[in-house]
Amino acid sequence: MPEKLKRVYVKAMKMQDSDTKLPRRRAARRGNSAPTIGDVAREAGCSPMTVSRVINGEANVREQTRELVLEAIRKLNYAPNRAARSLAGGEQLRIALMFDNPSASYLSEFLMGALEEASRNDIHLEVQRCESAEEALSIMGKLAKEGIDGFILPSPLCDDQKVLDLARELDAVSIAVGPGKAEGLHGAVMIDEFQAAYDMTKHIIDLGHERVGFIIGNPEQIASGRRLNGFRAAMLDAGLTPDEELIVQGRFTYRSGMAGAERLLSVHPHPTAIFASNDDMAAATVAVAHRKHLDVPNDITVCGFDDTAMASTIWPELTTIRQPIREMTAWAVTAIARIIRSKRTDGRAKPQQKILPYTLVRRESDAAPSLARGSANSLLSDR
Amino acid sequence: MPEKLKRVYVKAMKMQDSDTKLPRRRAARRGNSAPTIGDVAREAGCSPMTVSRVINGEANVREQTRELVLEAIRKLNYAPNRAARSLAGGEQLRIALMFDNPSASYLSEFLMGALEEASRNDIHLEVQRCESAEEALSIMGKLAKEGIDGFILPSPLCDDQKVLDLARELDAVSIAVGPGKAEGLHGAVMIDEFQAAYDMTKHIIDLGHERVGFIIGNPEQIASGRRLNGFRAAMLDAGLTPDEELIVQGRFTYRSGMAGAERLLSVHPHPTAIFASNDDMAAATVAVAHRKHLDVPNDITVCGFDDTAMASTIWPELTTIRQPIREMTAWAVTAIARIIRSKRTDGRAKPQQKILPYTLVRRESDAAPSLARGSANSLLSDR
DNA sequence: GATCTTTGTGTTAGCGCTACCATGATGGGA
DNA sequence: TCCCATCATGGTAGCGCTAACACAAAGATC
Repeated sequence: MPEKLKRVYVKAMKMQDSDTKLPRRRAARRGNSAPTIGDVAREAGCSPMTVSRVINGEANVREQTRELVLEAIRKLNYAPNRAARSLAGGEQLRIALMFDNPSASYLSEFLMGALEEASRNDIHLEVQRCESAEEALSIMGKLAKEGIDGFILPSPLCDDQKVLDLARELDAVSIAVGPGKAEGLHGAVMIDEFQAAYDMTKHIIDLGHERVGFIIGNPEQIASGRRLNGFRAAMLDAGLTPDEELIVQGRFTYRSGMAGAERLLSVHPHPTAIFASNDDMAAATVAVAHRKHLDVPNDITVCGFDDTAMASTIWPELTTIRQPIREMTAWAVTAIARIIRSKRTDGRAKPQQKILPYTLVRRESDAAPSLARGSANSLLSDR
Repeated sequence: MPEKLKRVYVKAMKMQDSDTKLPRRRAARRGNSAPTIGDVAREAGCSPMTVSRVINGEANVREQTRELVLEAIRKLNYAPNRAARSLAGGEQLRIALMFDNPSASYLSEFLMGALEEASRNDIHLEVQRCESAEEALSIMGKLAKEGIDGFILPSPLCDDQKVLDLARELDAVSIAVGPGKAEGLHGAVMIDEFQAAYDMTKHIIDLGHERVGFIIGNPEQIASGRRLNGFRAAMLDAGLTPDEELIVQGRFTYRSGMAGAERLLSVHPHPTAIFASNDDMAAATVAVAHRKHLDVPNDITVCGFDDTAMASTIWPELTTIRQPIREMTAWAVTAIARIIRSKRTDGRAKPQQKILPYTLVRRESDAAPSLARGSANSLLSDR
């Protein structure tokens, strides 16, 4: 007897309605606008709950009712309110963006990517600056206790074993941005550091350089080794044997770059090109070269890596490798969201990994070697 | 008999309700964490309403209470739930963050301040990079047409007359970050540039320097003039007459800093200290000094302004003036929100202005002048 | 036929926050 | 002294939606 039922129901609804129960709809609070789920329910002659079920594609709704609701939705041009939805659903992911990166321009790109993506997906991002790996550990612990859903760990944090261990233990989802031993994590985004260094080296070789110096990055960061390997491979592929005297250790800092450049430039004959593993060290190399009255790029080519602000601030501006940092972070955010959701649904989710393309940015610090190659320092004045 | 049933049911519910009142918080719905406004209220010993008022920067909250609440917020690391906010509050503000600043480290601080504050207040921030004032104009026009609520204009945009004129015309709320002719705008945040330059100059003088060089910033930016005036005033107050030969024009770029330093260091005898109007130019000065085999700080003191990343990247690290950029932008964001709200309430809102405190950060690029003062270049090797 | 299940739907109670009004203190001004 | 502004704060009632349960009706099981 669906007939009768229906009638009774409708009547009840009406009574309730006229009972004033909900006499006014949408008071002063919200001037106007946007039909609500209640409007649809009224239109379709059912309860808001049923409408909700239809919207969310749940089972257990009679086909006929569903049609009615869909019809009403179409008629009112209804669209669910996102805010209300996530409020009621209790969703809202919270993910923490940890960073411990000295390079500020890296940071700004990093932030832009993450924040944009987060706001698009209604994810709450907590930006946490930490001075050291130890501080990172304690912050992560605290956040985990507060129930954070995920961590984004840019290099060099994702190079630190203790940080990785902790990330693995916590039941938040962690994604590394930059190369790292991401095995235990839920994923990582990075560029192909090896290939990028290979390309840069090849670029230098193609310019005509044969004696190419290399300043290695901080040995504790995975990227350092990969960049070095890329350099070596490119040299070998070009039939050049890397001169071990021309490969010096650095630590990614300006200071270490100075020391490295100092060593490289006191070799006789000095290299005609120096590829530093990051821009800070490249900038330091330029400074040292200038101090020795070597013109960059005419007397010596200097290339960096990362395309930080420094690369385009100093003079001459550095030829370097640009990482799509913004896209990388954006990917990390969506990946976390995706993993968390699928974790909630079917328990586990397999790790994700992504390699994004880099760009070789050519500026003013590279040139073909001068003809008087390998000879003593030029005595030309600056500029 | 739905009637009867209903009644019974309701009664049952009521009993249950009064039984438990509100001892438990956060039922199964939201298993996890994230402090709510209620938690903050409990922590601060006041009502949620008061917390809400503090968060929204409303008036009529006693200073003491406000402190208490802020303290609680900090302690719990609370951040308002955006969904709830826009649900309850209705609208969502959209404000644009325009920037055209060559210095990227400025940018990252800038972004952090703005984004953090924006997400705290559920304001949608649109970050707009523009290459020139012209581009800024067209972007602003477009955004205004789309109905943006406000603009944040950092220096040097807020130095450009055309940009200011446009900002004044549009009915969005515009706030300048940094010194500028903010008259027509709705407000501005800045530091006391004059006093900061004065303090730095005094610091240099107190070190024992008498021949102090100065590199002026971009003449189109208001800050340049104020810094220069601060320098002049401090010199005069110390009984030193600024030597016009030791005051050279720069443009805030590294390149212009090199040229300026070059000129200053070719004066005989060269100044024993150089105060550059920003860090990029100071870094360039260090580079030039090194090229001339002058040790910094033993042969020459070099000071900068702004405390950008560069200041602490290069070697020696620069003594400089730190602006609380992050706080400045954060203030700008809340100010815009406040102004818009009060504009909606009582029609108009008077412009707001804020001067924030700066810090003189002493690092390694300053020292007392060497005894062999003013004489020829030292021939000591580097470092 | 009495008891479980299943199915389709309705009811209630919030999610976290803010608009709006109520209230209790203050502080003049009459 | 009383009254009425003016704070500073609290209480209440939703914003639009959904989780969790309630419960009729119809079938399935013993």
